[in-house]
Amino acid sequence: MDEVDHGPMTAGETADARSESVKPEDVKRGSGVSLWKQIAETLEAEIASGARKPGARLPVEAELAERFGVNRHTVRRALSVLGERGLIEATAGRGTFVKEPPLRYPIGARTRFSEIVLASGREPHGRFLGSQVEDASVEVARELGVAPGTKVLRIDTTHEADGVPISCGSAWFVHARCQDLDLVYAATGSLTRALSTLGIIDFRRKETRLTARVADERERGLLSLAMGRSVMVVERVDVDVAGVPLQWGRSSFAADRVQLVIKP
Amino acid sequence: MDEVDHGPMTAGETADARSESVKPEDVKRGSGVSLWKQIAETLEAEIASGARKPGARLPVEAELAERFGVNRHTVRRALSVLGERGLIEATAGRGTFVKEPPLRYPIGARTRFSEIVLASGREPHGRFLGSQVEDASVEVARELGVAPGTKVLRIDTTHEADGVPISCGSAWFVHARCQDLDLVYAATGSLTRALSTLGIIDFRRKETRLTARVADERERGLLSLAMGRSVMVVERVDVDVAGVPLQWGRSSFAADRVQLVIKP
DNA sequence: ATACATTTGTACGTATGTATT
DNA sequence: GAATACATACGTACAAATGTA
Repeated sequence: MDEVDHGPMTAGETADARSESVKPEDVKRGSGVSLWKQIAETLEAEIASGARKPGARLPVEAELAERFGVNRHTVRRALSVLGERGLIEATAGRGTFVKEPPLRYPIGARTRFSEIVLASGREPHGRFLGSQVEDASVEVARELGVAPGTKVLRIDTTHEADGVPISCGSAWFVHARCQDLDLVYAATGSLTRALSTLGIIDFRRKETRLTARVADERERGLLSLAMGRSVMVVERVDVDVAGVPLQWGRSSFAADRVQLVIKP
Repeated sequence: MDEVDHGPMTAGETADARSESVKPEDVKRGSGVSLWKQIAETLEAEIASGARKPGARLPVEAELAERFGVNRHTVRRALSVLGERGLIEATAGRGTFVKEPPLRYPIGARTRFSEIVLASGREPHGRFLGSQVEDASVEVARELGVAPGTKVLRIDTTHEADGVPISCGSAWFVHARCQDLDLVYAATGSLTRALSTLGIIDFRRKETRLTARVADERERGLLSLAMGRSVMVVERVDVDVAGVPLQWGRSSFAADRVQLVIKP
């Protein structure tokens, strides 16, 4: 795929039709590297070098298109990947801005967060971020064993240990069964206690699933992670004594601050 | 195949009458939800429901565009997000395919790679990379419960399922106890069988520790991972029936091909 | 080995919606 | 309300990769 070849490639236009008042900067057409990629890399380099500081506004798309001598869509494609990587943020009507990096990068001494989290699911004190009643997506419905579209309650939380953010995530409950669970949780910070107020005093972990990936923008913010760090994504299903799914949740753990320990 | 002619076709609003010769399925224009999102969710639901099985080829973009009554670009945008989420994979000239779900890899007291892979209906394969007798480092010594400097045998391996690399790693054994274990392993490709030739027919997992990070260069090579992908690093201690440490190992799993599963 | 059809990928062009200033 | 700027959507053309006759 990296074999460079010739190929004029002029899609739909003669190259010299461009006005002389603007120099088509940087990008090399037919170089084997797509224009949007070259543009993305150029802009990223400008941000990384400090030439564009956090908070600074980028030139508008039309202007960038002119600068690189490409169509606005080509610029948008480049901006899109930078946006996904959390380097910039665009708002309709305002503009596109270089994002501030997360403020703190707490030390990454690998705490053995351990059995507590995985084995029992009884997580230590958490911080309530918010909650919402929503229609169950296909995924949530499958995990909770209900029909898609069923009303479910989502609770978003983070967890810290000694002030260091450890994890963030969401848990879903069948709303009909867990009316106002979020209020109690917000007050107590303990899921176990919140559930007990609903008369659910016993439930057990049915399954825990683990995978990992690079932290996305939201996770970087909540967990104060630098770009390119990894999170472990933990999915869990809790069932009541009858074996009926009670909650399904997905949390992201800052991989370089935690070591999950599993004992059979 | 003749083209449907619906006049000037003003983009955006005017959810007016379209030609009846093609039924514009599902998507609701001007509903506040963008078309590409509706299409992405529809396709995702079809995959999740099993209507489109792993390995199956999706209709070509033009066909999907016709089905939903949108432009090919709108379909591409939808496919793009599904691709980023790892649900599908597109190759120029071939088509777009539903990806295999990650291999479920149970972590328990007696899980053996070959059994796990076989249970999922795939063909397991352990590859012997090499072995070496070395002096136990502080870490290895601690984990194996011996004095630092003790002779230990290191075996490097990779594992694949149906030819897809799953993990790579090293395992350490007390050399005095595991003379020529590497030779048998290299011949059989099975650790379980290799140990049985030494009279060790039963052992169990004492502990598993988990963390994650971005794959390094060696891992990228062994696991065919692109830059920036994550690995889950699994450290494990196996003990014999007497509870004496038998092996300590550290393996890196391709995070997007494996889902580690823990059941209580 | 070559030519061709198929299918995804890149790029440009145009129009309009929608949020912000 | 008007101007600005990003967001969505349609349309067209060709390049590049793949598979096949």
